[in-house]
Amino acid sequence: MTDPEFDLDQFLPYLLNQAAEATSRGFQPVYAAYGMTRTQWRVLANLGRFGAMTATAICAASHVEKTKVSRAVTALEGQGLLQRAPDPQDGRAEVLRLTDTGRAVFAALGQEARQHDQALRDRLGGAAGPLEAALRRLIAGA
Amino acid sequence: MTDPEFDLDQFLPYLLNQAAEATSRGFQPVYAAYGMTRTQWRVLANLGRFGAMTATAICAASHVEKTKVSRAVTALEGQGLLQRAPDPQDGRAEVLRLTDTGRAVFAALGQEARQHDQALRDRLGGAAGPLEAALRRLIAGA
DNA sequence: TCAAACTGGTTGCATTTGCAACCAATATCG
DNA sequence: CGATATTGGTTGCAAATGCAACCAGTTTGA
Repeated sequence: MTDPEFDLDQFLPYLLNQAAEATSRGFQPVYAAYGMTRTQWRVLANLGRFGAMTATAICAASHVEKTKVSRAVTALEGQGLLQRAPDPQDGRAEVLRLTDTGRAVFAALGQEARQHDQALRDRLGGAAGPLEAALRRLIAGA
Repeated sequence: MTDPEFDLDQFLPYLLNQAAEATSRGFQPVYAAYGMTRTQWRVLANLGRFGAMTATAICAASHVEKTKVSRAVTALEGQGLLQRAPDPQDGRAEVLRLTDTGRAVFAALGQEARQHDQALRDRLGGAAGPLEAALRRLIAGA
């Protein structure tokens, strides 16, 4: 007996991508209004939440490639949203920190992000919790 | 009272992206071994499942941009995995169809995809069903 | 029947990405 | 110590993407 045909529409990675695309796209205009790309927004969000940290720390925390972070940092610095300072502990590393402007932008975007997120959760009703748990398991298990 | 700080780590679009990345990346080497990109694999999968169809139909079915599909089709044709034929109904459209080679590749990849998917579902246990349902809701509601 | 609006598909160009190679500073270890 | 491997971070280059402009057929409607 032959296996049933493969159906892309039941392939979890595909569904995850679709859902990620669909939900992310809705928020894009928000950070795009600040001239930011998705990666930049993520870096900003990490710095906003964790305060001063090094680029590698951001990589580790957000699972983003070094090079992406590097370029995002350059861009954010150019926009005056963050500052670099030499790391006293390690001559190679730089400590990144949001400027006042950066913090203000983070506050504004964070606010909108929370609303966006809440809207999604409302749409999901009780399914939001289990969804989150499942996602975390997939992320961890990778 | 001030709102609690925004935590990227509880932002659904972010979690969805992470999970999508994590699960997709695991499968990438498989189609990469055939010299394919993700979009190419998706187009192949659609044609494999639905048989002959037009490029716009693929766009509609898989929520992929025209231009991405267009280029993927060119590439797949170059690799001898699909053929184009004029659409008798509409002079502008082309009917796409997998070649024998294309079908063979689809069979092989589909096989591996199913295994990959099964591994993910095993890891999720009972959470797989609800996850899928939630994802579909997010995709539809977008 | 013929111009205007529309649709299937491709192309150009500027941006974003991934990967590997690359500096410079730090650890490691004989 | 000094050579070697590691690690923080950047850069170059070759794809992959998004968007808008673009052809060529098709529909609409006066």
